[in-house]
Amino acid sequence: MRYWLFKSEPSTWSWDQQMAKGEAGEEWDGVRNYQARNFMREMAVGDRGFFYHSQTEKAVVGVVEVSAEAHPDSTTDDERWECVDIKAVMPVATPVTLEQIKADPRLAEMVLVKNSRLSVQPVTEAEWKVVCELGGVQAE
DNA sequence: GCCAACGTTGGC
DNA sequence: GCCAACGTTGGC
Repeated sequence: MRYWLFKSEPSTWSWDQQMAKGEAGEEWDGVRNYQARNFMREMAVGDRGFFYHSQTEKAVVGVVEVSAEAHPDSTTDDERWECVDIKAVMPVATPVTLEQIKADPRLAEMVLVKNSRLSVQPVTEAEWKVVCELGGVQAE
């Protein structure tokens, strides 16, 4: 299994909205960046990801699971853009802030720190465990 | 609200 | 194929 991070502005699509979708999940649409799209093409059903709120909150607030592999993005006719579906798994008990992530030497290499603008990012297993630990998440 | 970083576009 | 110009994102 691989790990990822999905970034969203809460004013556009928030963790609360994602949770409200429940098991049905939701398309992670609107991505118009090749790097982010390529990562989504690599995802497999069952992969786990963090849900990160940018802008106002700047924190990892939830854990999601990929529920459908990459498929055409329904919000555009441009066939270049694809997206996966994700569903909420559980909230992060204590949201892990960008500040905490930057302060932890074990997370210094996270893409979130290195390239904050990328909206879909890979997370290593080691990083996954550290963030789960900081957030009080049972990392299965 | 500003600005730096980055990605994309289009002219040559 | 290069590079300048432009638009967007996100942290501060």
